[in-house]
Amino acid sequence: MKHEFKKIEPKWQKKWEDAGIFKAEDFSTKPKFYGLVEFPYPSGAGMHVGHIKAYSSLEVVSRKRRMQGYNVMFPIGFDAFGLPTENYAIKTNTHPRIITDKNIEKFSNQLRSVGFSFDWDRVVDTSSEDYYKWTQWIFLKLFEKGLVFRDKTLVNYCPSCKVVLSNEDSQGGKCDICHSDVIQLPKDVWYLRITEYADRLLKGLDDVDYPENIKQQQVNWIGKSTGAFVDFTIADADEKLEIYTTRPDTLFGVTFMVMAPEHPMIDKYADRITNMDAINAYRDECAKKTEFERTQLVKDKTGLRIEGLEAVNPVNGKKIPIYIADYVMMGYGTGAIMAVPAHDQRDWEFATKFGIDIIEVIKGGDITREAWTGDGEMVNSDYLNGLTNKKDSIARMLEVLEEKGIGRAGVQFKMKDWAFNRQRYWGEPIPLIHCEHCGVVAVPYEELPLRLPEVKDFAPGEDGQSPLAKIDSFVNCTCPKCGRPAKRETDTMPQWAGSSWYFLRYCDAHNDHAFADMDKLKYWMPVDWYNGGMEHVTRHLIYSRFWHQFLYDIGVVNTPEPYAKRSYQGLILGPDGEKMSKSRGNVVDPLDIVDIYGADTLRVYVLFMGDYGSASPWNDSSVKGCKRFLDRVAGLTDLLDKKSGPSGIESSLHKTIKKVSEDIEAMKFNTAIAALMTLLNEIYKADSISRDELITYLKLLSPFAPHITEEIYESIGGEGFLTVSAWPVYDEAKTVDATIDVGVQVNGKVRGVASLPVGCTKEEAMDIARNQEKVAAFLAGKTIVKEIYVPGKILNFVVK
RNA sequence: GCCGGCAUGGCGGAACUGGCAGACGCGCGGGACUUAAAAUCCCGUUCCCGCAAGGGAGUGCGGGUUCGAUCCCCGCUGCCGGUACCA
Repeated sequence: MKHEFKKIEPKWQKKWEDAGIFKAEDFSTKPKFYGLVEFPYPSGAGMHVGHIKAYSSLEVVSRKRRMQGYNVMFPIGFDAFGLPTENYAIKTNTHPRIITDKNIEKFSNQLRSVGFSFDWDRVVDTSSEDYYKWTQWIFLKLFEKGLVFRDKTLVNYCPSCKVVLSNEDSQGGKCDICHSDVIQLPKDVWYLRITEYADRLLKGLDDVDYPENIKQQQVNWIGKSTGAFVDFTIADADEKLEIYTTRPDTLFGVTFMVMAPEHPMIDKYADRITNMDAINAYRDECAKKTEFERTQLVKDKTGLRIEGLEAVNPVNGKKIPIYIADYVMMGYGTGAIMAVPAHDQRDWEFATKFGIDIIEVIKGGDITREAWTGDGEMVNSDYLNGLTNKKDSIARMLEVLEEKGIGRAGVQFKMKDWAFNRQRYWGEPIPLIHCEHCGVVAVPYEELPLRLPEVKDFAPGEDGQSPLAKIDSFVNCTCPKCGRPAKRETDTMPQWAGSSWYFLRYCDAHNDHAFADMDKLKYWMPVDWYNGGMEHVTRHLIYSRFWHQFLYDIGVVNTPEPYAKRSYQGLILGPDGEKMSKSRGNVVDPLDIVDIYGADTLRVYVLFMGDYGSASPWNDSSVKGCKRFLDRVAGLTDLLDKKSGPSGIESSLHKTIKKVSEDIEAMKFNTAIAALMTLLNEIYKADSISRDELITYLKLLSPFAPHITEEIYESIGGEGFLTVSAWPVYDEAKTVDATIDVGVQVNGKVRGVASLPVGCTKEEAMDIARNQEKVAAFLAGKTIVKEIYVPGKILNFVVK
C-alpha cells in the first residue's frame, strides 16, 4: 500500500469524530484515566511545534489507555484571556473577543489536523462568560475566607505593559510577557494570601509523583527557612525592633543592625535622627535602582549610619549602631537584621567597609579574612560557650529567648503573596465594590458573572488605570450592603487566574449551577497524569495547586492535590540549535510539516527526535527519515502471507510488545519507536508476515501514527476501529531466547562472544567460552587465577 | 554565590540495578535501478595501524574502588535550567 497521507488523514479524523470514540464518559464502570496537557494560549501566530511535542506524549498514553480498556478523558481548551491579544486589539482596533474567537478556531483546526484524540465536547474557553463566572466565584470564596487583601507596598511594575506583576511573573527582574526590565513602584494592589498555603504547598509534594527536579524547584521557590524572631530595642525609647535570623546562636556576635531603606521606623524617629537629609538622599538613590542594578552590585555594599539612633542587643544589653543599607530587603523577614560580621559574609563586607567591630563567636575560621559560616566551638557567648553543635547552640539560645520573652522560634518563606491584578481590559473583572461606608464589598454571587463592559478604547490609561475605569456605567454602582452609591473595582485578574482551575471544569464543562458537579469530580479527579513545560513549575503549577488546596479546604473538591503525576517535555530548538524565535527566523511551522510529510510523520518525529525531557534541535532530514519509516510500514501489505509457514518474527514481536508497552509508560518514546523500526527491518528481512502479526504491529504503532495504521487495518479487512481495539499482550515465555549471547572477557577485555543455552551451569559456560578460538589464544600459556560467570551478562577469565 | 541537571561517533541520540559501548534514525561513502536526476533498494560507516586476518585506543579532564566503570567514589573543566544581598 502507498502512504497517501493527504487523503487518509482527513478521512480518519472525520470518521473518529463522527463515531465519537474520543468522548469521555462520566461514571463509566471502566477504570478512568484523566490525562491533561497544558491548554494553549490562542495567539495569532497559531500552533508551534512545541505544542505538538507537549501534547504528543499524553496523546500516545491516552490512545494506549483506550486500547487497554480505560475510560479516558483527554481534554483541551483555551487559556484565552491575556495581554498579547489585547495589545493586538489595540493595534488593530478590533475587539479582543473577535480576535480570540478567530484564534481559537484556527487553533482548533490545527489541532484536529494533527489527529489528536481530544474530547471536543469538553472544550473550555477561560474568556467566555460561563467560564469566568466561576473564576470570579472562586475569587469571591477566597475573599470570603480572608485570603484576598489590599496593600500598598513596593510592587513589580512593567512600564512597557503598564501592569503590576506578581513575583512569579517577574522572575529575574524581567517582565514575563514582554521581557523588559521590571521596576519597583509603591502601589495599592490586590493580593492573594498564597503564603498562608506555603507549608501546605511544600508538604503536598510528598504525596504526588512529580520528577525530583520539579519538586526541588518548587521547594526552592517556596524557600522555607527556620529561625527566630528576636526583639531588639531602640536605646532610650520604649520601642521594639524585631529582626529575623536563622542563627540566633550568634547573638553575642552582633555588632550592628541594618534596616531596609523603606523601614517605617526611620520615619517614626525622624526627629531624633540627626542626618535625616543624607538618609533621605540615600533612600531616593535606592528607589531609583532597578532590580538589575541591585543584583549586579552584589559585591559593593552601600549604606549609611543612622545618626542619633542606637539599638540594644537584648542578650547582653550592649548598645550598637544602626545602619540603613539596600542589601536588606523590606519584603523578607522584618526588614531589619542583626548583623554578625564574623559569621555572615555580607555583614562582614559591610563591617569591613564601614570599620565596624567583628566579634568571633564560632571558632574555626580566620575572621580577619572572611566570615566563618561553618561549624565550631562557641566562644564569647556566655552560656553558649563550649557548645560545638549548631543544633544544640540554637536550641539553647531559643530556650533563653523564650524564657526572657525576647524572642521566639519562627519560619520565613521566600515566596511572597500573589499580586493579583492587571490594569488591563482583557481579563476577568474583579468582582469587588468600593463603598465609602462599608469598605470593600463583594459582588453578590447571584450577580455573577460580572461581565466585561463594552469599551471603545482598550488601551490602558497613562495614569496606570485599567480601561474599565473610563466606563462610568461600569464603575458606578450601588453598594450591595447599604444600597448607597459605590464604585466597582476596575482592575482585572492576571493571566493565571483562569488556568488555576480549568482542569476541574473539564470534568463538567457545561454546568451552569456549579463550577463542576461533585460526583463528577469524585469520578474524574485527581488528574492522573499532567504534562507541561518547565516554565510553569514556579507559576501555574504553584498557583493551581494553591487554588485547588483552597477549594479542598472549603469542601468543594475531593482531593487535596490536583495532579497525581507530573511530567515535562524538553524544548524543540531551531535547526541551528538555538531557541526558536521569530527574530532568529528559525521557527518551524507544524502545519508545513503536516502539509509536506503528513501528521503521522510529524507525530512520530517529535517523539523520536530525542529524549522527551531534553531539548533537541529540529532536523528536516530526520523528519524525512520518519516519513520513510511510515512509507515502509505501508509497504508491509505487500509482504502479507508472502511465504507459507511461520514468518520467524514471533519472538521479536513479543519482545517489541513488551518494549513498546513499557517505554510508553516511562515516556521513552524515542526508544519505543526505535524498537518498532528494528522490528520493521526484521520483517523485511523475513520477507513475510501473517495477518495477525501485522495487526499486532499496527496496534503498537497506532498511538504514534494513528492514521496510516488505521488505513492499513481497514485495507486488510480489520473490523471496527484499530484505534480502540485491544492493546496487544505479550507472552513472557516468547520473549526469552533458547540461547543467549554473552560476552567473554579475558582480564576484563572482551575477546569473544559465547552462545550459551539458557540455564547452563557455570562449568558448561566456562567450557564453551574457553574453547572459543580467540579466547583460547589469549588464555594460551597463562594461568587462570579466577573465573567469573554472571548468568546472562558476562564471562571473565582472570589470568596471570 | 546557591540549587538542579548534562557532557557518548560527522549529527540527534541508545545502553536494565556495575557486565559485548555506539541500538534506532540522520548524514556520508560505495553499488543496483534510470538516458539522467529524484525516489527506492542493497552494502559499509567510532577513531588509529593494516589489502586482509588482526591489533591498539576510546564515553569532557585527572585520580580511585572493582575480575570488570558511560554507570559508583574523590578532585577538576565546560555547558544548560532555576534562583539570587532571603538575614
